[in-house]
Amino acid sequence: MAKAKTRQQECDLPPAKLPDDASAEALAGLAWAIAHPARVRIVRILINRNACLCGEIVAELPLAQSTVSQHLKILKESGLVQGEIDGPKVCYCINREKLDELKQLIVNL
Amino acid sequence: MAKAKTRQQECDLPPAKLPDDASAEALAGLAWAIAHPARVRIVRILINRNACLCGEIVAELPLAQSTVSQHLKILKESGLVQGEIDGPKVCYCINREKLDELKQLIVNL
DNA sequence: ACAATATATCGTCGATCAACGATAAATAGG
DNA sequence: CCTATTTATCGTTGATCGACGATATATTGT
Repeated sequence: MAKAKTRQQECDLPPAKLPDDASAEALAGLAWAIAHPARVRIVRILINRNACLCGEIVAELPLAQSTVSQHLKILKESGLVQGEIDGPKVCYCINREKLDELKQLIVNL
Repeated sequence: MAKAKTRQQECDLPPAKLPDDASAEALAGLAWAIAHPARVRIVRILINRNACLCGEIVAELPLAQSTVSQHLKILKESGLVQGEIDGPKVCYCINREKLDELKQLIVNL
């Protein structure tokens, strides 16, 4: 929720608000989303399968279901992953646009 | 650690050590290095100037010198940045190979 | 040797992460 | 309605982050 704004205080000294700032925050946010091996693996699973239930991801990782759910929440907050409710299940998939945005930000570093 | 052994535990014969594992850790580590706006900005400064003293970086960021030094340490540990001692100063520069490695890992996601 | 400069390190503090088990919430099916 | 299934959330615990000021370290120049 309050992830994007707690990155830095930003209270003082706004003399020069470079365009870098927003871009740096965007890249840092997306990088942070995949800054954990479990989340990298989740992203890869979703890329390869195009869609996946939470339970399938849990089955592929050596983590508790609640932990995986936490990682999925983080990935959703970053925008890299979308979850579509389908009955009692949730179908997760990659947000290709966000993924491309991440790739662009990295390549243009 | 404790993977639930439901009805299909037969599937753990030779999946063995997926290349994903090491790769996921590598990507997560590099992503984490730039998972902070200040570090993204430092990396960008070093890319643009090709080399830079710590003091110059401090001058461009709204952070204390000790904090910048900490971020530089993290970037050095990731391998993305190298520091060359030059008298009482330290000349920082980007490690292009590591940067390319990061780009490859992202693009090949 | 001494002073000045440039970085690194230390110690601290509040905030956040990562992991888990337990439990709640939502829905499909009998 | 009740139950089973699937996922999310809560509460806790230990570890780490991010920030700072103060201090230590290293080197240059006088």
